[in-house]
Amino acid sequence: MTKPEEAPDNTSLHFRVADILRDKITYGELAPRMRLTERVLCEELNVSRTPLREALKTLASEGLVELLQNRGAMVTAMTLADTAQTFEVLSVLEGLSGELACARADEAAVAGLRQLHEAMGACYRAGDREGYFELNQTIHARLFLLAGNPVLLATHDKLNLRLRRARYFANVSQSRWDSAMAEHEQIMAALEARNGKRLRLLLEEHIRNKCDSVIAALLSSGAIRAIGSSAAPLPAPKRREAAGRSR
Amino acid sequence: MTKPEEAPDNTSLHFRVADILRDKITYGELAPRMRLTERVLCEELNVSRTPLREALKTLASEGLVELLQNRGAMVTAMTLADTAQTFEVLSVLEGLSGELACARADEAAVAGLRQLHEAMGACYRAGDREGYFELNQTIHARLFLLAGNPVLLATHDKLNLRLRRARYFANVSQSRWDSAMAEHEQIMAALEARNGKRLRLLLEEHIRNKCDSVIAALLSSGAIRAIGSSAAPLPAPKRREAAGRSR
DNA sequence: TATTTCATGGTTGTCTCCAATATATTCTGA
DNA sequence: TCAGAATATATTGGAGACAACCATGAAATA
Repeated sequence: MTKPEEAPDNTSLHFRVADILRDKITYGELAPRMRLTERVLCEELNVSRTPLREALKTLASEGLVELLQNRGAMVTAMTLADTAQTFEVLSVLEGLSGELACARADEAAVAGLRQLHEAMGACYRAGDREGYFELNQTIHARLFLLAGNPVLLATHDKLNLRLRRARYFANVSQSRWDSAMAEHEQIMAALEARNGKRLRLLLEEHIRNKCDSVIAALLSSGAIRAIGSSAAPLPAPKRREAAGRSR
Repeated sequence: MTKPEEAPDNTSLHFRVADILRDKITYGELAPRMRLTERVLCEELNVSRTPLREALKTLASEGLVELLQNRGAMVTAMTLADTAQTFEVLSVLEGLSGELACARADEAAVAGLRQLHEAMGACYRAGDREGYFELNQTIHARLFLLAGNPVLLATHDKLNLRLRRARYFANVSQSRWDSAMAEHEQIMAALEARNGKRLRLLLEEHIRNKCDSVIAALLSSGAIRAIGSSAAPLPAPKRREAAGRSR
């Protein structure tokens, strides 16, 4: 009865399946290190094996699942090391986006960002975490758009996807929120001053700080293993009584 | 029944098929904008549709082919804009690899790089383009390894894959070769001095210069369309709306 | 000439086989 | 009792047939 999200887009099925699985992984419905068996997913999503397998291949090349030889797929483990390393790469991408945006954005675009920034400041002062988070995402995404480099955008999006999981589990502290807001003030100022080099450094530092805070939050919440050790046992195979399998 | 490449690796077939197609795209056997029909490829590679389709999905998410709605796959066009944008991203990744390697590589590794560098210098003085190219690749790859960030390495490799095509078609000028060698001298010096910031800047500049020379070579050889214009049979499909936020 | 209709080839999705492999279970011998 | 071998079972990998759908271009019509 559960069609794949009831989305009769003209997009192909394997694409929609990949989308659904991406979300399930991001929001923890498919937990890290969980084994994905084709038959179960097929029944759950109500699709046949072919598009499902194609979707899994896509997700594998995106780094969201790992393909095991003759053992199917497993949701990629979210290790501390991996998170930190992804942030490390992300920081230079973010820096580049700032520098390029500085050089390429027109005045109207900068003014638009200022507006978003002010709105975000209002959320901050009102203690509206939800709204702040949303606008924060929008601002960073807008910078990547203004950078005018689709390759940069795509690269960032793909890496960011893997961090969405971590960000979803992490709840940043109040003190980090304070300093993040302050950093955004400086970021806006650098952009308006068209100081590309400075904006780049600010953004890199901003992401590094965000990395630290996310990792701290993950560690304290216990949502992540401190070290990427694979001491995690695979989920015990659920006892399945094959009804009436005559032989 | 002949296997595709008589390579009975323990890797799955879709993986090997993706590898083969990657190479064919890199070396122009499958030209940019060429339509890929499943039936033809199946016969050519002597595989069935299942692994082929899975491989195509993988290549699509790597940006080497584009999937068209109900019209199969097409080798991604190699436009000037795309090449320049990819180099733009690559330069900051390369810079990051240098900075990290500076901080994390031990003395033995640096000495090893010095050896490679000297060997490359010998090739340069001997006019051995082939050997130079090979060692140059090795040195840059080694830097990424020493950076100790697998995410960075994977991201770089994926982007670099798309440029291998351009590099293959481009033949750099002698003057560019001269300055590239000089830049490598500085790069080695900065690494040995453990000057991470400087190494980062040098590498970024190095890649920017390489970009300019590759593009110049491509333009003069006529192997690439000057502008990403689609005077080609198919309509340009990738156009992201600027302001509209959704997703 | 412009528009509509229609035939065709290719892709997409589903299904059914079968082989190869990994995992679980039972059996055997010390 | 327990380790290791042998067997059984489940799952993935791959091949191929089939139907449905879509894009495209040619033919027919106004």
